[in-house]
Amino acid sequence: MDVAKRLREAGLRPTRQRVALAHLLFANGDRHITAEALHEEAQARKVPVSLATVYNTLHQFTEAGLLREVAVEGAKTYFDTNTSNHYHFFCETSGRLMDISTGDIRIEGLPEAPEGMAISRVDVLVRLTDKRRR
Amino acid sequence: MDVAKRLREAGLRPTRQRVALAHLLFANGDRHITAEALHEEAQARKVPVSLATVYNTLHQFTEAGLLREVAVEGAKTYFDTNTSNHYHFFCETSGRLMDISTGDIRIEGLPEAPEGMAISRVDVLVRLTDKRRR
DNA sequence: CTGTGTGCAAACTCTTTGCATAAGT
DNA sequence: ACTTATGCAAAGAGTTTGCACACAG
Repeated sequence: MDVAKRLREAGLRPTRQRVALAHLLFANGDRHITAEALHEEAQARKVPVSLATVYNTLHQFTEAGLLREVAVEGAKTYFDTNTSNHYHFFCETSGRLMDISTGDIRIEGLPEAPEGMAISRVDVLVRLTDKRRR
Repeated sequence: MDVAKRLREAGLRPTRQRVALAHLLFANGDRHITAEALHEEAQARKVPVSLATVYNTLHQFTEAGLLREVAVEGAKTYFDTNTSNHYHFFCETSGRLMDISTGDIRIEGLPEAPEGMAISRVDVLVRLTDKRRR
């Protein structure tokens, strides 16, 4: 599906910047990226976008359901182009995030949400460290 | 066990501030707290500690194995006084973090760590939202 | 045209750091 | 005394915001 159409369907006007960013994000399969990294990538490809716009765009995409935010500690926010229900590996050495296909993993015995609350999502983060590092 | 002794055993000199903070942290069962919240609490109890010292202390305690950091999205870092292996509820409405006892929950089919990597920890965060809020 | 999006720079939040002073042993 | 910790204020990182200009429909 073409990007402009996809944006329009999400209720977002397909501006140059949004189209360009959507391209970078969705062209090559699933990605996990920070705002800063995406901004640099855009610059490298000679797409003029300001960092502020990258942030705005990422949040708009997230609200529109095109992206998903992944919580890892540390200041940075990661955005995941795979919005389906799945979990992650996080390499603490490199800061890289990788998908774990949901098929493999299963959580048993999840407790009820407390009174008046509903479970909105379950995040699983498997932290990895490089073996040779202490 | 008294706090001063516990700190000494962790290799930390039991200074006024560290003892006072340790007291606030460990006196009333398991807690999940941010640096800022702990700082405010200390002020409220007339314990003079600077925010910088609170941060330093929390990190020193974490390195010493007395605390554990919990990754939730957003800028804030939460510290958990329960260092055993367990998971969390996170209420997105209030920002409150609660323990889930590990006994209840079980993860099946966890994939192998990629080549050269070792799993250091598995974090599970069950996100909750208030039912009446959308 | 008309309204929405963008860019810039400044503001903000949370966290860390450098260095002189104070406290622990 | 000698060493380590603390406090302050300033710096840093990541993110957000306000407002004038630009662009899509």
